[in-house]
Amino acid sequence: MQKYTAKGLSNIAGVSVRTLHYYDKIGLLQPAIRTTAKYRLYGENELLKLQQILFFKELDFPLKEIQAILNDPEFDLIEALESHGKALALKQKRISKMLNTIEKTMLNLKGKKMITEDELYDCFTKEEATKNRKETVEKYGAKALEKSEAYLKKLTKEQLEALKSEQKEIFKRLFEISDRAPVTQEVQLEIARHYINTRKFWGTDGSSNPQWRDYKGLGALYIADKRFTQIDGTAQPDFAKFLSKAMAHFANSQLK
Amino acid sequence: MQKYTAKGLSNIAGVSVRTLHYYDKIGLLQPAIRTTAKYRLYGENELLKLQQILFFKELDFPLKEIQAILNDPEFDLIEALESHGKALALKQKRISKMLNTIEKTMLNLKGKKMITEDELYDCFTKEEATKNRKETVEKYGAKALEKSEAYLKKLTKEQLEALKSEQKEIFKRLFEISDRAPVTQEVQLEIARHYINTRKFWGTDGSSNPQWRDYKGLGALYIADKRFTQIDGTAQPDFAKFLSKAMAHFANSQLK
DNA sequence: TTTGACCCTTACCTAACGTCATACCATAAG
DNA sequence: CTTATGGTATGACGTTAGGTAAGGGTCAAA
Repeated sequence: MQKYTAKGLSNIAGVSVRTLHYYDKIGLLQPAIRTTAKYRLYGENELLKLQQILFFKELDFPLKEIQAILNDPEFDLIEALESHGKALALKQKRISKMLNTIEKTMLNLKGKKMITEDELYDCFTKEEATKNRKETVEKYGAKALEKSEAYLKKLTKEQLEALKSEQKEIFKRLFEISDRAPVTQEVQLEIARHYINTRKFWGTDGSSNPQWRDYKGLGALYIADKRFTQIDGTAQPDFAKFLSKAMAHFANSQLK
Repeated sequence: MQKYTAKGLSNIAGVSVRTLHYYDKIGLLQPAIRTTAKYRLYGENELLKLQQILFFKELDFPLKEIQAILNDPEFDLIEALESHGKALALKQKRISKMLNTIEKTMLNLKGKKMITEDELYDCFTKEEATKNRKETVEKYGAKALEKSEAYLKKLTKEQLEALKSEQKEIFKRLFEISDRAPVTQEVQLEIARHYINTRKFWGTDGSSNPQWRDYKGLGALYIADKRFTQIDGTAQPDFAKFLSKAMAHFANSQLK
């Protein structure tokens, strides 16, 4: 039977001797035998167990939980993995938020200010903007609008300009064909392009699935803020409505 | 001048009194004055400083670094934020990997095995499969194929079936119109649908941008593995080529 | 027998506080 | 004036997962 000394096992498994001492002390991994000189000797079983320990450690499980998992074979591993996964997902979300804040702060420091509420609606009078928002909220719900605005406010002015110019062409093509049928295939294709284009600016928040609800919300915002749907400098309220409708249609068609 | 007791400040800032004691001890935030009974009294300046501390703490900065930042106004904050952001991004990536492993493990435990290399090509003889792979690699490069295969192997058999059946319709529609023009608008629309549909199964790895190269690689895989482009049970090699071409065209058209 | 590599235990150190334990202070009610 | 209540202070220990010595024993080869 193969026997490993502390150093031997530590070399194979890539952990420090101190770690083995520690695992021994807390009862997570005890050596197969102790020599008369109190040397620790590990066998194949211990190597195997150590590797399992390291697997869970990779997943950031605390040692106590690993102990529970390995000691009790009736332990509900699936549930443990599931809840641990949820915790990790939350952590990821938190980090996303932090990254967002860091970026915002850096841009602030660099003098590239974020878009403010006022600037978002600066092409309207206060009353017009308020009216627009109210209408939008009534039709599409408060959450959709909020999400869209939050999304836009995360952008810098430069990013906003880039977004607008990138989508200007798409909008123009859409505008030209917007009077034909309610939603032709041509329109659908352009909307698909628009969706994909928009996604590039969507913040990643851990969930990778397309957020169709948000996309519909963006359409609502187009109605509320006609600045985005200006064609060659003049507002096109009907086009905004058309666009929003087409976006909603597209989103719905993608929801199976 | 406003003065706050320890509890008062802790209430306003939402931290524990113990935290204030600790910050005092490590010299991060000392009270403005101490009464004869050694009570800590904080002023407005301290409240302000505490709020700055909490801002950086939110971003997971260690207290020592916060101390350095706040003590030395010449501290290169931008760089600090940048490097901290990078560290956070790395953390996020690690978590993504962990989540992936967890998911894989859970599926394994549930008995839904991953797809093996063999199963991926099980509708061909070994020689055919090898020939297909070779051809594909020659035409599209090894990386594209590897990535696509890795992507498919991450799926369970059930997920693969779901993917196939979800896309069957799209494929059928595409097949019907595949003989018309090289790439009509109709085709483009279906490809856009296909792309969006595929994205749902793409693993999230932190980078949220569409991976057009991978998408082209998937097209290459369709040529290599004709199982995916069977229409009503019979292989359609020409269709696979058409589809791959259309996908590449679509991807290229999206790359600005 | 010496040397060098390995082994042991004990104990202090890390970050950012939470949680007692013990004793002191302040204010209002009885 | 005393007491009840509640705020305050310091000090010490616990937490995670080991790192880093310190001081001393063991083993194999030269």
